[in-house]
Amino acid sequence: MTDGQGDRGADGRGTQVGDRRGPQGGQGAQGGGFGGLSPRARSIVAAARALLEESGPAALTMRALADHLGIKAPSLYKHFPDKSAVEVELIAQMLAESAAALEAAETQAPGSIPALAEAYREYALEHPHLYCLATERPLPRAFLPPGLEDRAAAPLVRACGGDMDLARATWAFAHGMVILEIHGRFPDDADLAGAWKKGTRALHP
Amino acid sequence: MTDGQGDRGADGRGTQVGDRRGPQGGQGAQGGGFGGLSPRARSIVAAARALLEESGPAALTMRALADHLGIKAPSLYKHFPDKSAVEVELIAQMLAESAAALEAAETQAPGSIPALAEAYREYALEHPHLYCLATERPLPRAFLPPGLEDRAAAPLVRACGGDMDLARATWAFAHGMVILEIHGRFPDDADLAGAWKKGTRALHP
DNA sequence: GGCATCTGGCTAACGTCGTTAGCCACGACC
DNA sequence: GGTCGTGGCTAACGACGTTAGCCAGATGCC
Repeated sequence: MTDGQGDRGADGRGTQVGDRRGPQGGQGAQGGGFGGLSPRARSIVAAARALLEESGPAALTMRALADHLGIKAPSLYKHFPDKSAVEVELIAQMLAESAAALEAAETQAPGSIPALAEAYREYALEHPHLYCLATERPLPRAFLPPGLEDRAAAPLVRACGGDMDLARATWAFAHGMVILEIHGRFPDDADLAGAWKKGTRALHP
Repeated sequence: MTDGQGDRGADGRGTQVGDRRGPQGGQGAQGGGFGGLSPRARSIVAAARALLEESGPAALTMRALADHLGIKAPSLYKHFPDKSAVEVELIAQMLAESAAALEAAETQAPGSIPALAEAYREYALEHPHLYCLATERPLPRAFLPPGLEDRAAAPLVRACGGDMDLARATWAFAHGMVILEIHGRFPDDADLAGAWKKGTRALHP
């Protein structure tokens, strides 16, 4: 009946090939090793992130973004083909940072699911708007650095001993807990620590 | 740092009291017992639902909605104060229908978590856009029929023997599985039935 | 029957959004 | 010293939610 697969509106458009680094193609002087973005493009992404994290997704408009950079909105299109290309960079940042957080937890307490869960929860709640942006739509996989998605998933998969069913169930549990908490779906007096403990212990006795 | 609590943009505004049934106040002739909406208002909600379910959230605009009803967009505001009031009705429908689905599953297999999980998943995947609408923002509790949220939660709470931590963990798992599947976050070849089984069995041995 | 009022349409318009077209200043390069 | 790419700009378009204000028909009351 429906397509059963989200929106296909802003992101996640189907077939596409080109790079996403502005209509003028190449990267700026000395390009830096950062995903191939020019310094100016990186400053735009930084401003976008600040805007998103401080004021939420509704505040992340092309005009507000340009304002924060002291330029006009159309100038942004010299650096990114459209708004979703900026968002893709934010999503990539979130993926990379959460991967780093999980890897750190893994290093400190190898194989510990509670440690991973705590790291996941902590990162998400520290960056709720970013977490939602990266999470509440199909992943724009075609525009993400190759391997990033796998890297973000790897620590959990390792902690599950390669049991993918268990890893997916655990991820779903953690994501559900986090996203429901971010959206205020639990009662104010709910003992979320208790629910986390119950869930992680049940999944990993 | 951030408000850590979603958007507060369209829905979930804070303090409010009035009814949500259009600027003219009362309900139409013979009002019908349905949430106090006039027949015309109900037809608007029905059209909104069709639009949402068939074409996704981006297609649910006031102009498109009016078009489907053969009227102009501003006329909608004779029946609802704003777009979010229409969405609230859709959210209430989703809550009521998923509650009914869970209650049916409960009747057929009392106390069975797998049966509840299957009913939950099936309902969500049959109405993915509606499920997202009702789920990916703070609940507009002030405008929902009293008791509806509790009714939707009750079957799971009963199946958990009143263990709220367990009920919340199970809900988070189920919601996570569903929402990640809707957004295409699992690999195409992932064995989701396996992940569901793993999760439900772990949480309810 | 006549009149007021309410209901539910309408057009026009506002401000915001993402985005495009087209212009131009500046610096690098040959 | 032209040429050209880079990265700004203004003006504008179409779509969005929403408001103001007008008006036809039905309803209710005398």
